[in-house]
Amino acid sequence: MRIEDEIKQPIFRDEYQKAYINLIYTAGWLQLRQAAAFKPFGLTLPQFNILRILRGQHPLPATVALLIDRMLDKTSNASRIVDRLEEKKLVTRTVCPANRRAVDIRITKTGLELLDQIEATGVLHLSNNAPLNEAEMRQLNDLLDKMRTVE
Amino acid sequence: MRIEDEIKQPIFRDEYQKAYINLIYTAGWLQLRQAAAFKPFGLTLPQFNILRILRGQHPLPATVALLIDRMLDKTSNASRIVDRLEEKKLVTRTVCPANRRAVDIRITKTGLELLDQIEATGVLHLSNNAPLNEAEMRQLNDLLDKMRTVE
DNA sequence: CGACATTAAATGTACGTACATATATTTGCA
DNA sequence: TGCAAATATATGTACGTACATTTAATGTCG
Repeated sequence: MRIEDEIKQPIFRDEYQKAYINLIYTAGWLQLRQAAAFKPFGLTLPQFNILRILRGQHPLPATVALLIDRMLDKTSNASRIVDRLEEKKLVTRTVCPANRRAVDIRITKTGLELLDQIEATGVLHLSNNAPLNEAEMRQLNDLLDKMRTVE
Repeated sequence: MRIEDEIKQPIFRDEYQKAYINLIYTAGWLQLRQAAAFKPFGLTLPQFNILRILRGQHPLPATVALLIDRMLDKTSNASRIVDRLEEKKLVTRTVCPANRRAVDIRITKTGLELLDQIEATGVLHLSNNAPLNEAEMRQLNDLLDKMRTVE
């Protein structure tokens, strides 16, 4: 469905405004679908992403600073997302012995198993029924990268 | 800057995953820029958008249902966003006489002036220094529309 | 060594989002 | 008419985001 019909606004000021709205709308649409997929497992999208970063480090620990560095959203509050993962016993937090200001965060066995379980459902393989082909996706990536080249 | 460098992840599983992350990242990037532009005026992005919808209706009122219908994010809580606009005297709320379940929301003179003031700064004319040309923006719109054609 | 800046994380606050539930009014229909 | 269903909005709760401030540990340099 075209963006005009999705948001019931037949006329845009210009193609830029339309692209802008289309981009925000499509990103929200994708995130809503992803969030719905994780909900049965009791995870939010940022919680899932942090778990994956931790698995990438495993068996080494990560610090909060490392998580922020790897996250898409730099301003999100990694501390509090880790709080929730800790409550669910999916990660552990221990003071880093080498630098007692820092905190070593590690994914637990339960956390690893949860990731396996989620991935076993094939939820993440959206690309299997992706409506864009390779060339189109490459084109989209180029356009998006270019869109951020301002100032 | 390419998305690989923005988020310090050199390798993606496939072009789809890359496009997905690029899309989310770019949308967030755009929204952060927009939000920063409204902050000096004490408005958030959804507050600004609702004010614009109300101006579009003016001098007729809008109901909460109409606002939700026109908003990008259907699940956001228009009631509470209107609360904040009302506190700032930018809108008024009166019970709709024709249907006492509904609420007539109207932009005030102060609200209209604030919109004028914001638009006078040229903040919204991003298209003037947009890095994509007409054809590229049309292409982007087509790709985004197509991306949402699943199921 | 000791004061001061820097760094790492946590906490506070305002707001928005997602979704469930509540309250009030109106509609439809037996 | 009267009562259940539908409609319009508001409220509650959990979570995330954006940004400022706090707390604790470490570095640095006179």
